[in-house]
Amino acid sequence: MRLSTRRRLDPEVRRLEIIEAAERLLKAAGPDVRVEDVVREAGAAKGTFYLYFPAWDDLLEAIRARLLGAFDAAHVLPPGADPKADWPRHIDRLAVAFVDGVVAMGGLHPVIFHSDFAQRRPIPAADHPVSRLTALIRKGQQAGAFARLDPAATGRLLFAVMHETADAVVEGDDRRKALAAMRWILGRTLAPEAA
Amino acid sequence: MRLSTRRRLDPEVRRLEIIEAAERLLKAAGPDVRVEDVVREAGAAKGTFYLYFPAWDDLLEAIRARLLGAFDAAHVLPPGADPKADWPRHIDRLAVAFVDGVVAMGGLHPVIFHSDFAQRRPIPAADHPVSRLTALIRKGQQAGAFARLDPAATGRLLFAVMHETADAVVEGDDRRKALAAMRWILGRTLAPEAA
Amino acid sequence: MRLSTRRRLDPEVRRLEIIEAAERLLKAAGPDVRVEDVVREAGAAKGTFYLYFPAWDDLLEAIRARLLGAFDAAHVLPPGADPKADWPRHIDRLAVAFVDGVVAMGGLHPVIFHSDFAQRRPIPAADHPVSRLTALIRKGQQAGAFARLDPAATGRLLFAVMHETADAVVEGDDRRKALAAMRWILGRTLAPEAA
Amino acid sequence: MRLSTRRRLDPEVRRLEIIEAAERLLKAAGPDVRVEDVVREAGAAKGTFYLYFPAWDDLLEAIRARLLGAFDAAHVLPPGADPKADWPRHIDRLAVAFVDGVVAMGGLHPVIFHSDFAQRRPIPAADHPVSRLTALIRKGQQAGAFARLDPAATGRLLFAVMHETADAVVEGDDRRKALAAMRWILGRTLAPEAA
DNA sequence: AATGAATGAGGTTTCATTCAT
DNA sequence: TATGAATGAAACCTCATTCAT
Repeated sequence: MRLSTRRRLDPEVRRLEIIEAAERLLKAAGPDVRVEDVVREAGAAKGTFYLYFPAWDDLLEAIRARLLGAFDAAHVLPPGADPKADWPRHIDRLAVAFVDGVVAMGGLHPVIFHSDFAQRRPIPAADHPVSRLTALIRKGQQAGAFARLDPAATGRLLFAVMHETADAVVEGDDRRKALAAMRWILGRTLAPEAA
Repeated sequence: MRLSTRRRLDPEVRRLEIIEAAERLLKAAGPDVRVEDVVREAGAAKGTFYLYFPAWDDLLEAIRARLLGAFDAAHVLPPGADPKADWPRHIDRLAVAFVDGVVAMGGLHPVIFHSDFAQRRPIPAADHPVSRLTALIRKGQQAGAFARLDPAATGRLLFAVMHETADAVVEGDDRRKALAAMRWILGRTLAPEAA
Repeated sequence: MRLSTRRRLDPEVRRLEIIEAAERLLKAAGPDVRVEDVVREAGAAKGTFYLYFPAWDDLLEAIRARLLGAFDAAHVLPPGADPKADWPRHIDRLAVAFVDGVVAMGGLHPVIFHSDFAQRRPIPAADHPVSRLTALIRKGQQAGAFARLDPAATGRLLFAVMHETADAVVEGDDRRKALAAMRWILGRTLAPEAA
Repeated sequence: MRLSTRRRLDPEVRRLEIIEAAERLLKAAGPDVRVEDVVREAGAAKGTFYLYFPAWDDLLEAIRARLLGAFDAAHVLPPGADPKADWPRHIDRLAVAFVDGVVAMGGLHPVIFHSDFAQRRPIPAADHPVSRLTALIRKGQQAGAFARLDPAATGRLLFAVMHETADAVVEGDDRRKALAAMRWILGRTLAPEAA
């Protein structure tokens, strides 16, 4: 079966090949992907998989880390608490980027974020995108641009709004309408108390 | 042989016994419950299970339908679009009831609403509690008590807020703070435009 | 593959069929028998095996219990401590029967009594054939027919002599010579102190 | 890259390092030691193992040879068949040394002498410690110190007695009692026929 | 001589579902 | 309608051994 000969790769490279093979398959076929499929796609043997990932869930964790890392890298927080900065705009950018990021993930998203795996291996708080949103809210508050609400609790709920928006778009809801509803909630929630 | 031990029951009764046995186990033990456990708890034989439920997922669907039905039954919409009715209050009651309902479900909730099953068998739109929230928003709007936002799109997102609030409480977040954040979002989002 | 249809058997019968199939294969092929082989030989499916034996070692335990049970059944201890009974003769019968029993076991014997399994799952003291030999020695002592040695410690070592004799015969040593050597040791060891 | 870390050793030295690493691990952890563990302990790479030992069993053979060699070296036979020599004493020394040697081996002993390996690769007759015991018996007979029994057959069985004594001590039996029982058997068995 | 990534056959085990009774 | 023994497809994982470097 194996046509080519044994490929000896740098571990980093091989690891990445496996991850990317899995991403490809999960994106296309959703949750019914098995170790066997991944190694076939990656051109590796079954044992090689377990050399890099002690268990299937560890692969999913690696994929999740990559996704979250990419999201983090793409959205650097504005440094200070500049009162003149357009804080609502920052929030909006973050939200839209998140939605579009999720949509681009295709079948990968439910597997990583809505499956039993997500229950078994919750995202470590530090890596969770909520922390980014919460930080942004906090900064905007310091700049006087947002209402004086509880950033952690509210951040979590607003992140849920973003996530649900993404799910809605993935399921075929009208993107424009979904984004509008999301923006309305974010805007109204964060708007500072009237003087 | 020992036909006598076969309990011949009214099918409805037998069906309910199985459902309730499953609810008990899932509430306590979460996702690791197997058909075998359920029938043992229900005092039935394995084959009997499949007489009532073509597949495991059908049992989960039945459980979900019961839960959603109970929620619906508990929260009858106020009939007309009475302008003098306290519409924010109605929303709040719905939300808090939902949160507490989810918390009371224990391990049942993730299995029914966050597992692979939830992906495989999405809730039919008509049964979805969102529709209830959406209807409430719509009525409140007609009464002039709410802003003129898109009820379907916004209802879905606000329902996600309620759901996330519940998850937060289940995970151990401070109930008071979580509810406060939820109320803030609901209130700010729905409040009518200032004259 | 499976030609005949699903065979529904009484659990006791099915269990025995599996045990006997395993005995047949182990006797013939020694230690390289796998679950897969056993179920094929027994005309059962793989899952059926695990219905009866949680693990491979449990099958071996069952086989061992059968062997030990058969040995016990075949050799009832003489009831009292009759001084006129021919005690050396009883010992001799036990020993020869044991040797011949082991030889008849063929490839079964090393697997059950000399493999890693034997280490992982030592024979419970109560079931061990040593206890039979020890009891016999004790009775003979009471009858004044044997020397006043430590029955437990000596019994264990004399049983090892019996076992080694059996191994020797299995390996092709001359049965007559091996038995003679065994008898010499047993006789000399147990003979009462000269008056 | 990093050729420098390759330790180029005298083959004999390297081979011994691997053997001793394995002995250390087997002594401590018994049968669950893997090639990987051994090479880690020896500071070598996996492939290096197979440069010195075609298969795992060959390592075990090498260990066994070392053990048997050490035993042989420690117990030189008295040269002639001196009638005045204390032959029973020689036997006793051999036996006690053997027992204590086995006890000192710890987890090494079952792996080398009671595992599947012992079946797959029986000890070559020439290297077997039985031959030493047999030779001693033979010499004692020539000196008239022992009974006129079959040295080969009896030697094998008496060696089994020694071995079982060691096992008993390893398993926690009282050393004094076990040795006493062993001595009794050896003494009675070998004692010359009364004139 | 040395390395260590790669292999893949093998083994154990699980459990939803089927079906003979 | 009820039973529960039987099924078998997967899934998971291990580790001795190989071989490209």
